[in-house]
Formats: sequence, C-alpha cells, structure tokens
Amino acid sequence: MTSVMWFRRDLRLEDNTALKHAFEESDQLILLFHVNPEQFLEDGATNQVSFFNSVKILEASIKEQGGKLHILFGDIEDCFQELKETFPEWSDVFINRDEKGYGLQRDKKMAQFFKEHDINAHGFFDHHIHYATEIKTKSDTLYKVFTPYFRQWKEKRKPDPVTVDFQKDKLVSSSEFNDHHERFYKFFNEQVKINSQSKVEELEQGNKAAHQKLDDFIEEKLSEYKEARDYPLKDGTSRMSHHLRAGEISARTVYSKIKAAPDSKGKETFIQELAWRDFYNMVYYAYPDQKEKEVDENFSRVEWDNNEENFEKWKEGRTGFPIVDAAMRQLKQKGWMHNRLRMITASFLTKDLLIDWRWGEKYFQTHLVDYDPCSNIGGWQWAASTGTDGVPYFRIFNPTTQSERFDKKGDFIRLYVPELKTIDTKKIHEPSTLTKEEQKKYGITIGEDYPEPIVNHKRSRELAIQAYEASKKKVQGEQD
DNA sequence: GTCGACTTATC
DNA sequence: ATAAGTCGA
Repeated sequence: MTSVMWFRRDLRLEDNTALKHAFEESDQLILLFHVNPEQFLEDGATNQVSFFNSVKILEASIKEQGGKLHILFGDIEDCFQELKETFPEWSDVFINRDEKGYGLQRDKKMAQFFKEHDINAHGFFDHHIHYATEIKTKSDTLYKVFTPYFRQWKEKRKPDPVTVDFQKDKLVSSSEFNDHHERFYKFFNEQVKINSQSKVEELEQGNKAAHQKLDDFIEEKLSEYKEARDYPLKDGTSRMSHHLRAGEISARTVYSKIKAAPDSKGKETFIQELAWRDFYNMVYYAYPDQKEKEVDENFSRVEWDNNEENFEKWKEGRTGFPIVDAAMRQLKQKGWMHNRLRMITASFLTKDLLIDWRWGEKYFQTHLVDYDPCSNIGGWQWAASTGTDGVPYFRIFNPTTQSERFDKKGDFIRLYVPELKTIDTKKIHEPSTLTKEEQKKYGITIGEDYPEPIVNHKRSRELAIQAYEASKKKVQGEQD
C-alpha cells in the first residue's frame, strides 16, 4: 500500500504516533507538509517565522536520513487533488489529529475529501499526554476546574513514547512537487520572514535543540523550578514552549524524561504545568468558539473602553508602568515573554485599560514564537476572568506590587526600559513618584523621557469591577 | 442536598 | 482577613 504521512504540528521523526504507524503499515510512504497561504498572518508574524523554520529543520533532517519532505503549497483541496493525480496508487493517509480550532475544521473537511477519493485516513492522538475527552468527572462530564481535573490526570496511566522505525527504503522521493517547494520558499522569504527574522534568529529550534535544552533544564533547574519560575530575570523556566507547539519534541517524551528525574517540588510543579497544557486543550475542545467568545457567559457583556491610543501604548511599552512596559518590549524584541509577565500585561490590558481581551490575544498570537491557541486563549481568558477557573474578576493584579515582588531589584526593568536604568531600586517600580530633585539626580524627566502612568490603578480597578458586575447583571437579568 | 475547595492576590 | 459563587464528590 502507498501512503502519505501528513505532518502538521508534529515536526519530528521520533516518538511520533502517526509516523510510526505509517512506516509499519505501508509499503511505500510519501512524507508531506502542506502550507496554506490563507493561514498567513499579517503584522509581523514572528509566530510563523519560527514555525516555518521548524518545517525547514524537519526537511533537513529527513534529507540527512536519505528521504525527502514533499511540500504542497496552495489551496488545500487543489493540492491533495494534484497529489492523487500524481500518485494514483495512493490509498492511505496517516495524521496526528487536531482536536480543536482551525486544525479540527481542516481535518473534518479533509476527512470528507479522503472519503470521496477512496483514501483511508488513519488518525491518532499525539499532541498531548491525555487527549481532550480522556479525563472526565464521575458523572461523565468534562471538568471545568483545574484542581479536580489534575487529580484525575495524575491517576491516569501515561502513554509511553513510541519508537519509529525509520525505513528509508520505503520512502518515495519524487521531484513532482518541486515547484510547490519553490513557491513556498519564495512566499516564506518574501512575505513571512520579512521584519520578523531577527527575532527568531537566536532561537534554538529543532528536535536536537529541544532535547539539549530539556536535559540541561532537568540537570540544572528542575528542582528549583517551583520558586525560580516566577522571576522574569532568572531564566528558571524550561523554555520548551516553542518546541512543544511545533511538535519538535513530543509531550510524552518530555513527561517521561521529567518523570525519571529525582523527586522534588520543582518536578511536581513542572508536571502540573504539563497537565495545564492538556487542560487548556480540553477547554478548547469543550468550547470551540473560545477564541471569539467568553467561556463564562456572565462576562460576555462587559463594555470595553477599547481606547486605540491606550492599546498602542500598551503594545509599544509606553504605559508608564515599568514592569508592563519592560514586558511588552521583551515580547516585541524577542517574540517571547515570561509567563509571570504574560499575566501582568494581560491583567493590565483587560482590567486597567478595560480593553477587550481578544485584542490582546491576537496581538500575542502574531508576536509569540511559541503561540499555541489553547494556551494563549486559555491564558487570556484566565486573566480576563472570562474563562473556566479564571482569576476572580475582583482580584485585580496591582502592577506595582507585582513588580516589587517579582523584579525585586528592578533589573528586568533596567534591561528592557533603559531610560529608567539609573533610578534607584526603591523608586524604579513607580517612577512617577520621583520628586523634581530626584528626577534631576537620576537625569530623567517623567513625562518626557518616560511617560506618566496612563491610568490611575486604584481608579481603573474600581471601574473594571463595576464593568464586570454590570455585565453579569445584564446577562443574569436576561435569563430571568 | 451538603460541604469542602477553589493557580499564580489585594486591601 | 478576605470573599462570589460554583464545581465536584
């Protein structure tokens, strides 16, 4: 039988369920990646540069092993139609399924296409440790709260990594789709890469890099992870996010390596983070429109202020709140932001500026090299208090307190907001409190060199609580 | 129907 | 010290 292994967010040759089965069950195998130019994001698209770099690395490693990654570029049905015409003997396709979002819609559509063309589709769950419907309550519903979900998750037997027998002799290497390949690279270099390449240049990508980083993390940081992960300057996190989102390494492999490490509080905490990844996948499965709609309907009627000017200031890191500005500049420069800061900036946008969380979610999408829709939407809805198990709407982050707690010495601020670097640690978290004399001493003029705070936190906190309560009242009023 | 519990905090 | 309401057993 002649089969196709269709890669998506599983860009690796090891521990890949669909690939394992494809090799085992086929006589001839075509390795394939499809690029849909319709998915192209404008506005930088750092996210896609890193993803397509990943595709290139996969292509190179297949080549190294004597095979070829065939690239299809263009309308999805046209592409697969052409593939079938080129290889009439093609009868089976192997994929790792997507359970939500764009990928799910694509898979549904293509399932129909394959059926019509007499192609057997073999789908596998591979992207998560436990797939969406695997963890259920006693009454057979999906969980809404993480803690009880996690209790179940821990109990469940974990899947072992699978072994792929890479049989070079089965691989088809055809030059039929070279023009697609060229068109993809032209598109990538001219439309995607432009403006964004510099941000991902220092990013280590690919399966090898992922293993290296994971091993170093386990060796040097895992045991201290619980405490260290909260400090943006400390580099105490695993930095596995962009590897996982492209599938350069599998979640099973990560789990099994972590599991083998000596027990520690840090290890437990890290495993919990892997469970959060599964949890948010499950939430997206349960709420397919969560990219556009509030999971908690009570807060679907918040009257956002949506001030464009404030949004611009937030994006550029000119809000007058040093920790927020440092974080937003880190995102823009590096295509990555520390998780503690993702919470602070998201809380600031939604609560202090009362700007729609969807605006923030989309902005993060374009800029994050590790963009994963489940985690990003989940995180934003958490911070906006609109998600399941989100932060309570009245418990609003104080950006200054957060700054003092997690950037004690102010060195993270100094790194990304250099205009504040001369200021003493005591005042760096709130430069608007500098007296005229102090401003002179530090050589900075607030309002000129660095902005005044664009909102009064105490006041905007109250306004946010009011806006949320009003929404809830409206929604509940309509239900009666 | 009851009851303990509830990611990352704030005043 | 708090604190709104719901999830889940």
